[in-house]
Amino acid sequence: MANLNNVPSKENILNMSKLLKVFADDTRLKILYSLLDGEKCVSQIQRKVEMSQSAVSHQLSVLRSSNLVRRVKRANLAIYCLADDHIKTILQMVYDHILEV
Amino acid sequence: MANLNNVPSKENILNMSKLLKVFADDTRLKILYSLLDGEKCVSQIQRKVEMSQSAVSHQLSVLRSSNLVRRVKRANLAIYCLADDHIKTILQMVYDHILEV
DNA sequence: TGACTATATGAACAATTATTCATATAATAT
DNA sequence: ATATTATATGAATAATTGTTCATATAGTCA
Repeated sequence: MANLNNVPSKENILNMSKLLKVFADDTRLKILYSLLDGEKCVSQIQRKVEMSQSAVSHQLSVLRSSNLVRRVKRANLAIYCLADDHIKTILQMVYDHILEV
Repeated sequence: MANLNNVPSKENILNMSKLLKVFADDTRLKILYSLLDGEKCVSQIQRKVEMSQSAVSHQLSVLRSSNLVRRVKRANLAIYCLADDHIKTILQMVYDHILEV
């Protein structure tokens, strides 16, 4: 774990805010939560989060550019999953925080 | 720690995204970091983050409405500090994450 | 009281962004 | 080959938001 006494460089602050901006959207949060119990194809996600196919696809591409989800293509399906366990932990932390306030 | 298997309600998802939106700005991150080593008045923060007085004040009010910072008035100064230790931890987690990617 | 310092805030503007609509791509099945 | 299903994506629109500018509030000090 990095030492907090070293304030991040301006560049790292920017990278942090970019990553946080990706998390900071309720439709993307819903998508991330829909993947917590395992990988899903786009139409499965779409049904879970109740959004249009296009909106889901756009947001998946945002999540993918930030390495928060990974995509694998099988047949004519695109299967998405969470990129790593870090993401669960971050969701957990934020959830805990809002429950406390 | 809440159980992640319980997907948050729509309302909680919204609250999470609201909180994340507050974190998701580099000037607010700078302000939060400037408070890591202790409370400061507005003009001290202003010098640390190199922004206009008005911008700092506006953003402090955003941070305060989200309970991320607390304000105390002394003489004609407004002294701000981080609201709790949770915030340090969240900054830490996000920092670690971007260093890893 | 009046001048000064510190902070807050409303309005306007610019920039960013999420969604929709229309359409493109690509794999599958008949 | 054609139709069908699944996914992706560009353009446009609407909404949100960060900063600046101007000004207000409020405490301090002479």
